[in-house]
Amino acid sequence: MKPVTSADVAREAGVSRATVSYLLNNTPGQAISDATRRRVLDAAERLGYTPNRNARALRLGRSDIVLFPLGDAALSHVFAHAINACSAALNREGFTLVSDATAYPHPEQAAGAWLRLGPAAFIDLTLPADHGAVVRMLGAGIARVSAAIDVPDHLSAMDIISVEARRVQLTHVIEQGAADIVYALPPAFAKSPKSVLLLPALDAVATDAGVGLRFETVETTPQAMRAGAKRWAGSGCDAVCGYSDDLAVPILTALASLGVDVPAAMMVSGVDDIPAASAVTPSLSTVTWSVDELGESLAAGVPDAVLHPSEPVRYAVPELRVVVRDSTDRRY
Amino acid sequence: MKPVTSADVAREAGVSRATVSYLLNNTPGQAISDATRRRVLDAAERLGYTPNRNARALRLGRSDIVLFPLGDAALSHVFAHAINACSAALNREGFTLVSDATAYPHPEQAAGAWLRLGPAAFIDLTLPADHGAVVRMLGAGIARVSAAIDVPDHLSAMDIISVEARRVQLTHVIEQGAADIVYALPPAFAKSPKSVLLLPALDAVATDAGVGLRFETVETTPQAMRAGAKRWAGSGCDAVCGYSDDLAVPILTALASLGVDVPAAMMVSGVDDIPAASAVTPSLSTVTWSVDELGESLAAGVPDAVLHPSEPVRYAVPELRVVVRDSTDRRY
DNA sequence: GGACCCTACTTATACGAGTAAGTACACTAG
DNA sequence: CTAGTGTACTTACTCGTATAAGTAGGGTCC
Repeated sequence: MKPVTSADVAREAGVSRATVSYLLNNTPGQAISDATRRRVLDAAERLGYTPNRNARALRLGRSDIVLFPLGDAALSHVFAHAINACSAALNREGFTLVSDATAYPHPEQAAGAWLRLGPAAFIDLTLPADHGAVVRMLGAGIARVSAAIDVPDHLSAMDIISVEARRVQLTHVIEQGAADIVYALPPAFAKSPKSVLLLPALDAVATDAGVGLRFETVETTPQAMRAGAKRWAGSGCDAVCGYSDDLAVPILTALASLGVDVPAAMMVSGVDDIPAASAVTPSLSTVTWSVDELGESLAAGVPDAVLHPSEPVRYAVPELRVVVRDSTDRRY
Repeated sequence: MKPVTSADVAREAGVSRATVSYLLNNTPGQAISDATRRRVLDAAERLGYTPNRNARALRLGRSDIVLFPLGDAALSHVFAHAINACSAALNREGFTLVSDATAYPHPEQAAGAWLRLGPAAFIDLTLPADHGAVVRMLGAGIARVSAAIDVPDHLSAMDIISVEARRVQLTHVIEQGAADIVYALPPAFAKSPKSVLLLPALDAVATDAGVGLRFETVETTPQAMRAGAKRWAGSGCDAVCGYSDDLAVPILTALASLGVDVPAAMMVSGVDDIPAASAVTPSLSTVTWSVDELGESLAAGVPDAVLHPSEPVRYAVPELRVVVRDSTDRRY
């Protein structure tokens, strides 16, 4: 059962291979009669012809692969779904998404691996603009699809969005009446370069609103969570924001075990909207974005970018949304 | 900056293209002098030659793409990480992992999409053996890498593992002394074909052990969780197993809000080991498998499978592991 | 009635690799 | 001295596609 080639279709339809190719690709400037068109399309259909992607890529000098470097965003719950949505959307356009979560020790290694893959385009969301691989890929004519937001050189769009999500989160609890807030961070965060961006940004929000804010790093064990919760409850603070739902849900349970009333005595919020967030008692307020919208949005720019690799193509980043649930709802 | 081809290397080294190709591919039965070998390798290195994957794939009739159909397993937390591990492992071997989480309405559509992709191999974990796409891919000479476990025709290996995980989960709470157990299922599960496999399997475990077991479907809202928890606590049951951690964590919080002592009065366990599981109060016992091991294991079989597509290649499924935490530990 | 253009194609080449088959030379066996 | 056997290559073709350049026939224009 050899695969069907365009030559087979041409023979079946009684035309040359060129005609088949022109027809199926809708090449502009080619005149093809209706009768021939029908014969060819018919033959293609009957034989079940699908173009060989490798031959096509070889000829065109570019593949139909779209690269999505994930960086450490791969760990996030929203992200996994967005990738799936993006992949499906790209499939519909005839592209193939290859996402790469490999942690390359050196940018040069990433560049090597990605150039070898030879994608038609790459999605720039988790890469700093001055990443060596970005420069080399652009140099190799690989189209970039990047977020429609301004990003400082040494940061990625994801970094910016990530900070923005926490700003939205903090703003929400302040609007709900919090006046003395603890922001809980996971241990891994302390070493992350993002911290230099996040902490001042949140401080600014708190200062503008005239509320108290302090940061605390919490180990992800029940003991550490309970110790933290006890401290916070005793210190008169009235809201705790978790860096993510993975932190906020444990905090919620620690507070419950101490008999602290959430949200009356202490509000809690997270970021990511993990599945458990909507079902825990009390349900957890969080910040998220539409994963489908994100996936579609990422995919939407790709066809244009591939056709005109030199022109920058940007995708809209879906708006961050507060999901208000019981844990920050004082009417609860 | 045109990409470097093997012709460039040949010219630089002063030999023919064929020599370069034979040399770089270690083609058996070809004699090449040490002097030439060094000249060619040197030239390749100096020019930074990397073979064009599309040309190679066209010539060989197979790509270096490995397809991983995800099915609904994509939703699982362990899985997302395993994919990343597998992708990294395959990269090291020169393969490219393409995972597809698209929900195809019809098997024929999946088959079409996957054949068009033309992978060298596919990883069979979430596909039922009688899936139309499997048959067509095998027919097209695409190598299958499948789990080293026996699987009935209309089920996937993942289905079996999924049931096994719950069996391990149930066995664990029985060993911990549970005598009257509720098994909580998410609403989506009721419609799933897996239910016909899971329920009898768990019933058998309970009957063998002489303990009581009943199944309950729980909506993923705090209200439903609390209503369920109240019912269970009132009915004298002493353990509740959640179909997954996403269900078990909310159950834990619902029990806490009712003042039910976990694990003393009621044990709780889940499956998946989501990040929050280890940090909630009390920490949640769960069942998981080593994601790195799984990823490596999946990847390990691929090179062999690609070289000998007709011989079946099987990968070892890592053992399921109970992560014993406070929520089932009576000494707690 | 030739120049010119339009339609509807076909012919021929290129993309970059892998590989069967051929060649040229050196060495050995008989 | 010739046939045979390695060694160390090269030549020539192939994979399936896209597309520039060519062609054949009919119609229009002056």
